[in-house]
Amino acid sequence: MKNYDHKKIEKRWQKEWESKKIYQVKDNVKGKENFYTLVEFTYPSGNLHVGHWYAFAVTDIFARHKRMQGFNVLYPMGFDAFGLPAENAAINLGADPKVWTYEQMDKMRAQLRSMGAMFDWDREIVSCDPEYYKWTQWMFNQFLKAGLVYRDSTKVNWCPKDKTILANEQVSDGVCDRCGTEVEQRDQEQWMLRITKYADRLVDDLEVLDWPLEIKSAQKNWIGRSEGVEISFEVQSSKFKVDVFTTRPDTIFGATYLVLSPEHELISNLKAQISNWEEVSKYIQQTKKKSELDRQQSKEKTGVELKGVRAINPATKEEIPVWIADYVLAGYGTGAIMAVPADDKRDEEFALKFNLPIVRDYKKAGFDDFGKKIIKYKLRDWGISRQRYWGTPIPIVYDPEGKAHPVPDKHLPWLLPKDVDHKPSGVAPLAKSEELFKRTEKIFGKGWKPEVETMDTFVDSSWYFYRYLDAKNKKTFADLKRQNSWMPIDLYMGGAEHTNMHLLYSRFWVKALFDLGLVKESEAYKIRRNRGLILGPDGNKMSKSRGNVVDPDEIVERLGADTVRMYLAFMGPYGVTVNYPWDPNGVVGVRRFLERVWKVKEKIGKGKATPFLHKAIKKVSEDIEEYKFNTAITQMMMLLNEWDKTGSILEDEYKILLKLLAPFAPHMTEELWFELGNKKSIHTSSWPEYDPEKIVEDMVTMVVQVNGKVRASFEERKNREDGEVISRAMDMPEVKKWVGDKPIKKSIVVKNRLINFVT
RNA sequence: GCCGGAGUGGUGGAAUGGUAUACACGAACGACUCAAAAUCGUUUGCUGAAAGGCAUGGAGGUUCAAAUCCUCUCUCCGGCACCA
Repeated sequence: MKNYDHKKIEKRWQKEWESKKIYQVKDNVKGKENFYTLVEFTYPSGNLHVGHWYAFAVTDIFARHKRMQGFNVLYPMGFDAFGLPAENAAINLGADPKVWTYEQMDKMRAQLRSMGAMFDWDREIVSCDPEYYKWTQWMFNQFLKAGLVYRDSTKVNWCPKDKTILANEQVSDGVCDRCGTEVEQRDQEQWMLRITKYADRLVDDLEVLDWPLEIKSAQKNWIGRSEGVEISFEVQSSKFKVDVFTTRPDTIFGATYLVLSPEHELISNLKAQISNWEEVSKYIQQTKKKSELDRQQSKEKTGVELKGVRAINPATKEEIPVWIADYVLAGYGTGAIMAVPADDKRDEEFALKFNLPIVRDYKKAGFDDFGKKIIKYKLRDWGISRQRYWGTPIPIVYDPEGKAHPVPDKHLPWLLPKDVDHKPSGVAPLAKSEELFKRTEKIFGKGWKPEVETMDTFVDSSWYFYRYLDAKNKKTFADLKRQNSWMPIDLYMGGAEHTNMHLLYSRFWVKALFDLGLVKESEAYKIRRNRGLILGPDGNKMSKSRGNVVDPDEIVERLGADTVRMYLAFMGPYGVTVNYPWDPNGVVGVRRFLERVWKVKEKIGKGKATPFLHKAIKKVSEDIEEYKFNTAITQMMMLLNEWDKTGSILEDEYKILLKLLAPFAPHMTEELWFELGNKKSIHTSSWPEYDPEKIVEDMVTMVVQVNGKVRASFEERKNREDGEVISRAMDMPEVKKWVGDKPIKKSIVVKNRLINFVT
């Protein structure tokens, strides 16, 4: 018998599957129900790491299992190909972002094929392909018509030396990663999407989804719907008022001061009245250097009193001081709070530090005695503009008066120009494209100018799952018939890092499409499960700087794709946000198991049936359904351990093991399957069923406890009367010894499991 | 800081109110071998001569019974709106 040579086997079957197109998915197959399994498409970093394997190859186990269960399963793959790294490659290496990205994708396609996953490559999508972003732009136009798009300013990181906007990732400790210059917060006009219009639906529609509670809570908290009251505080000797938002209007009698965000408009309005203006403006300047995150994170509270400004507490009619502090954010509520130091921890801290009055016993007010009820959200509208090159161009042009117009659909895709200098120069890269400006004038007339912003890549990933259904359609983003065949997605498996932003943005996007009648569902993902990360062998996040990166290509070469897939599935339960370290020794154990499966084939003969087999089928099937691939594998290992004890095994039982193993180790099982004389792929065979009668046991082990401690056990027929098992247990010498002379106060019987005597 | 999650043997984990440590890794010893690797076998939570006692990050609680439920607390991980 030949040895298990993974290299030969894997390459051969990958070729064979591809030429036979066994993973090509039809939209409808008679007698089969469709099942859409989705994983987040990948950024083409050019190097497939263990994390990609964990995301795609382990989910492939589930998809293959569904397929063997008789579903018509779609499990597509594509590339989220716009984004910052290509632009950095352009700046640092002088590369063309497009050429660079397509090279990375070629490398990754080859690596992805080595997984042996059932991806249908005919449906591949690439978000930077004009045929894809044409529809991203088209949807933007639809949203514009529907009034979901507007222009507003938001804060961005600005490097005054490089004269460029920095991503949060490019800023560390408040300085620019490239040049070390202190980063400022600057206002930037941009195109916004009204996601806040959907805030209530985004919260309420969570109810019916089969999503883990923790994802629902995280989203609810991110949206942050809270019912409160807006209360006006008059400012002493001025015509101005300060509106504060509070969820605790009942505590207003205890409000002893107000705090405004340093950006609050009242500050400049009251400039003449503020006696310590120099101090105040210095504090405002300092705030500009801090990001929002920094402002919330800082443990030490800072702030400055607006001297000469006093407000009136409408409940107590008393004069109270007004402060500014950076922990109050301009973007939430009204950008001003009433402080109740007796009731709120943060307010108390602030009051103690700055010696502000604290009123301990105060009268409770009614909820809306002093203001009107109002609902506020933490969620902010979505700014999609980026002053970058490598993204979907925003299809907007400006007439000679400067008024914005959408690029008509017939001119889509509104192409990304090529004649761009990528060095940062203070303006958006597209502003330097002669081609883009000429094109605009040619189509729209003299004096017309193009928008030079591109879109946030979260836009591209908000609708990609529709394009898989109809990747080549030139008339629409996805034909409705095809949508009907597949949507909504049955399972969306993804990273926990996408819980708040990607999931929320795409939910919003789908709802907006739904309202426009373009899709038939208002929620795209029926089931969502998050997965954790694979850590380096040292238990830390894999990173080049730590030197703990595990290279999957090397392990696939040495031990095979089947081993890598299976080891990743064996590490722990899937679909929960737990991180597992890669153990270079552990992976060997799985390889050993596969070799034992390979060798045990020799024992096929006239053996006896294995009683454990049906239990194993049941457990493997149930565990896969719950994404517990680790315990499913354990069952197969236990079955093999059973077989080790017997001289020969039955061919039919061996075939069942191969089928159970097929989703995990698709190449090896296919090889063995054909060796047994089968003519059709194991992956087109059907999932084994267990015989319920064969898993019924008539004997059980009863555990005997005395005062909760295990003292004895005995074998007993199933379902005996409580009285019978109690008397049998009481006669046991161990029980007599531990009970002693004490009377038994209570005897508890857990059917077929345990007896506990309490003395 | 805020939101979400996780802590069980030397290691990954199993057990979701009822025998804590299944399955695997590692380690030790043995078989095979000139030898090594591979393979196979035995042992392996801690403590104790044994009987037994102790052990699921820590402290308390509920219960006949807690890794599992409750309260507080510590540590680590993910997210915090321009990384994807």
